[in-house]
Amino acid sequence: MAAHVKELTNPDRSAENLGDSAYRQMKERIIRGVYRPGHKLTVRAVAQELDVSTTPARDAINRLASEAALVYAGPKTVVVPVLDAGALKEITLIRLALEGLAAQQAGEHVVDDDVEALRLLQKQINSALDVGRYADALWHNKEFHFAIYRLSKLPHLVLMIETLWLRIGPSLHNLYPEFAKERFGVHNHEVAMEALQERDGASVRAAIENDIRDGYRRLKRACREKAALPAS
Amino acid sequence: MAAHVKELTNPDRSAENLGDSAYRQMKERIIRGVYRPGHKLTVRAVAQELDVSTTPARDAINRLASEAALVYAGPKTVVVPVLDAGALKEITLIRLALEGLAAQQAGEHVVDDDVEALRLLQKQINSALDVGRYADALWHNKEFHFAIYRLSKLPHLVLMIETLWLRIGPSLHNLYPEFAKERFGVHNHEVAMEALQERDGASVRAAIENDIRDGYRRLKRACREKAALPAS
DNA sequence: TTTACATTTTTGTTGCAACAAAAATATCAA
DNA sequence: TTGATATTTTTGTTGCAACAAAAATGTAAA
Repeated sequence: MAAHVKELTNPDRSAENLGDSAYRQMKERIIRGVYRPGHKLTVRAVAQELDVSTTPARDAINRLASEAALVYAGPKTVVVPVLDAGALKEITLIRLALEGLAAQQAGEHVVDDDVEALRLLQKQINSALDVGRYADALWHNKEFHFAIYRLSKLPHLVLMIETLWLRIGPSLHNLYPEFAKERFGVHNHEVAMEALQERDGASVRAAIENDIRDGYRRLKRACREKAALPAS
Repeated sequence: MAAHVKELTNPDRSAENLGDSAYRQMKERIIRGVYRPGHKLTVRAVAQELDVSTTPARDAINRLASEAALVYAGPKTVVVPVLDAGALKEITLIRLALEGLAAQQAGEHVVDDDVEALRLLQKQINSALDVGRYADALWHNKEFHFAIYRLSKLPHLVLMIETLWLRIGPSLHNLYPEFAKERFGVHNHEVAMEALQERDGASVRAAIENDIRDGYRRLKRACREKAALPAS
């Protein structure tokens, strides 16, 4: 139950209860794209999958639902969200506001070592794209973004951004690899790193906002081409 | 358990489970300032207070904690948050980003009737201030702000803003009535309404941002004068 | 084949008791 | 009085069974 406060400081997984553990594992699965949009989740199924009783499983599902990482399709049915055009647009607007803020603040706190770490992450993205491991590319892309956002030194902001990524994660994976093949964001990432090097918060924000907008456009196009069909 | 999805549409309270009900009641109490910053909440105490068993009480507390409306003071102790200067500053930054966005979008969807409704709300704020009912003034102030934010037609955004108000609510009430006596925000509210009348989103945003910044300055000053002492 | 209805199964909810761990309290030495 | 230590009490967690409600399935009529 103390997972939230722990996320604000250090991921101390030693004294974690089963509900926290279930929540973390389900979150990981959702972000990794294990469940497709529309997938139905039941308390007993999750309990069996994670080998815990119904109580922690219910805790995890409730918490994910309250964060809108899962949504209600009926009074007794929670599913992985299927984003429609309106919801995608709204989340993008919020992402621009929050991730733009985090990017700008990152420019105020960044040191050279941070930029070096980011260059390493970008290399991992590029390598993954080279060999066609798109799921890995997506994962490293997430790490790159959050490495920047954490530089803002605004932990509450980072957590709020995480919930947004949790909402779009499944739809993102559902559109892969068509979406990733275009080498998304490589240019924007380079610009962001240069701006960070120069401690230019406004330019970091602009680069991240561009990245988000590019992703939004590609996602919308991919949605039109391959209408996101709910998994049975 | 379906409270979240219901909040996105209509407050249909007919088919609501005990966990939702407990969550809603506790939220109301926190916003209304029933509990002071530092107040400790236990599962059994909440259960008794709301006349339900421990399960729904635990649900409500867990959910509020995951939204940071309650925080952990120890592995087994959740308390109403005591905001320090750093947290207040961070939340204000996030509020500026999100409420600024909502205010701007409100300018795109507002109709004349909406402005009329806002004028009524402002009159209620003024009346409450006139007769010294500061808690009521605070409540109507909240209604005024959210009436604007709802005009954005971005329900997810409105919910995220609500969680932010939930975090600062207790500290706000703790500093009353010193804080309210200054007739906060009256001017900013007038400007916001004029801008809405003219469908000028950018100016609505500016007015709301000013209101938030003014509130932040007053809150910080009030904090210095009367150091927020945790209730025993 | 489709639609409407009845039946069966699945599912979330709720309360509770036992347990372990943490917090509060009492005790005592310095 | 203060500080550390031992004791007692409080507290969150976990699993589970019973229940009601919803979802899935089956059935039959058009």
